[in-house]
This record gives sequence, C-alpha cells and structure tokens, in this order.
Amino acid sequence: MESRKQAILRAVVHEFTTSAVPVGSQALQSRYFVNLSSATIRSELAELAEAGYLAQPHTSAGRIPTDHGYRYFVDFLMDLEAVPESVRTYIRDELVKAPSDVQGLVEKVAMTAAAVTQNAAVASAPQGSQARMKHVDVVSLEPTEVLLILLLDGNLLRQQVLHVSQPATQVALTRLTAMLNQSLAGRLSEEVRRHYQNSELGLEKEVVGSIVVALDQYEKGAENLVVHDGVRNLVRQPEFAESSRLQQVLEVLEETRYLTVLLRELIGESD
DNA sequence: TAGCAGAGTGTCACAGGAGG
DNA sequence: CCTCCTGTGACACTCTGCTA
Repeated sequence: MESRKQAILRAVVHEFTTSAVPVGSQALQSRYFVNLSSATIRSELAELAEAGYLAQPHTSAGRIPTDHGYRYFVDFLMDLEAVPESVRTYIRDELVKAPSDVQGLVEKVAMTAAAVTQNAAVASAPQGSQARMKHVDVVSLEPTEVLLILLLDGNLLRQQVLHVSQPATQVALTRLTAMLNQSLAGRLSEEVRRHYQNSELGLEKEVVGSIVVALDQYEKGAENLVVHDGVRNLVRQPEFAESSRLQQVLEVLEETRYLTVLLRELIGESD
C-alpha cells in the first residue's frame, strides 16, 4: 500500500477508535493532512473503500474501518509497545493457574487481558465442532419459569431461564431430567434434534428445543464468547457516559447473549 | 410530518508539473 | 509543444438530526 494511503488508513482507525463516529475527509484534512485538499483525501478514501479497508455506513457518512482494515492496521501500521517483563510474568503466572477445561481457560484469558489492559476484554474459544450434550439439569424457579443447566463436551456450562407454557413442579422436572440424561447424554446435536422432532408438544419438547438451540449456538461458535470483569473498567472511565462505546458493547453482548454477565457485573459495581 | 441546516460525498473541469 | 498524471475547488446531491 502506498505510504499516503497507509497514513490515511492509520488516521481513520485512530479517529474512529477514539470517537466511534464515521470519519470524514474534512476532519482528516483539518487534523492530519493540512497540506492536502479534502477532495484528494476523498479520492484516497474511495480507493481504500474499494480495496475493502474502509466502509461507509450510508452515502453521506464518513468512513469506518472494516475488519480487513483493522487487520492491516494491526499487522503493519500499529505502533507496538514492548511488554514490560513484570506484565509478561504476570500473564504467564495467571495462565499457568488456568483450569484445563475450555470454559475455564477462556474465562481466565479474558480476566487476565482485562486486568493487564484495564479495559473490557472479550475472549472466545475456537469455533466448536460438532457439539455433544454431556448432562442436563432443570430447576424450577416459578410455576412457569425454569432454569436450564446444560453441560456440553469440553465442560462448557450453559445456563438459561426458560418460560414454559404449562406450570411444572420440581418433581416433574426431576423426572424429566433423569429421562433426558438417560436418552441424550453423550449424544451429538443431530441426535438431540431428532429427539426434539419426535417429542410430543409439552414440557419435554420445550426443554429439548432449548438444548437444540444451545448446541446450535455452540457449533456456530457464537456461544463461546466470554466477557469478564473488564466491563467494570469501562464504567470507571470518566468519558464513558459521553461515549458511544457502551452502546457498541451492549450490541455485541446482546448478539452473543452475554448481557446478563454485564448486568451482573454492573449491579455489583454501582446503582 | 415537513422543512431546514449541516455534514459529507462523488463528479467534473481546470491548473500545474513531469516526461517525451 | 503535447500528453499524461495528480491535486484542487466548486457544485449538486444524499442523509441525518433538529425544530416548528
């Protein structure tokens, strides 16, 4: 990439990661390229967009970096700081202590990254292959509300509150989970899905349906995202209230169904 | 909900420099 | 002197947010 395009891409990434607002040619000209006209910068922006490094939310908006643009920035343009030896040692010590299961390891990585960067950290496991159910438990919360606890292969734990159409007692739920564990433990998602299709309408079908959804999400990899206590670091930042970062974080969390993790952390932190 | 202002874009004609 | 390339300014257009 030509050096001027690199400089413009670097400026766009810097501006956008600071303000979270699409970056226009005039903003770039006034802050970074006083010797160029805005039309020249627009021309370069258009070429960067054509090459896939930038995108435009709508016709009259500025540009934002694409994943491709961020990748290029990280690989070639970012100024890397040397990691102090003390931090290196801290990371090594923390990861040595990490549990051997996937969930525990990913949580440890997120927690360590949050502690080192004093920011929010999101870590994900590699995309799941074929998911296998290990164990299921269903606990009664309210007459028509139950807590589904699902253990997947690799010791990944999933919890979900489920609204059921008919009231269910704990006795009935215990009987149901015993039956499900007997018939579905160790089964692949395809077999669980077949079980769902063959189930009659009612509590069993609703519970198995949720298990199918959880297994699907595991296979797609989206469920492997883990957020740890770095969210509190975001709240502590003075500019946080003015920033659109919260909105972005919420959108990501909502998509990945980890909003409850965020709320749990916030409730523990402030009103 | 319509109108308006502001921000930003794409396009085009033009100017200036480099090279043949 | 001509051609090509690059950069610039101007203008029309789109979209968003605000206000009456």
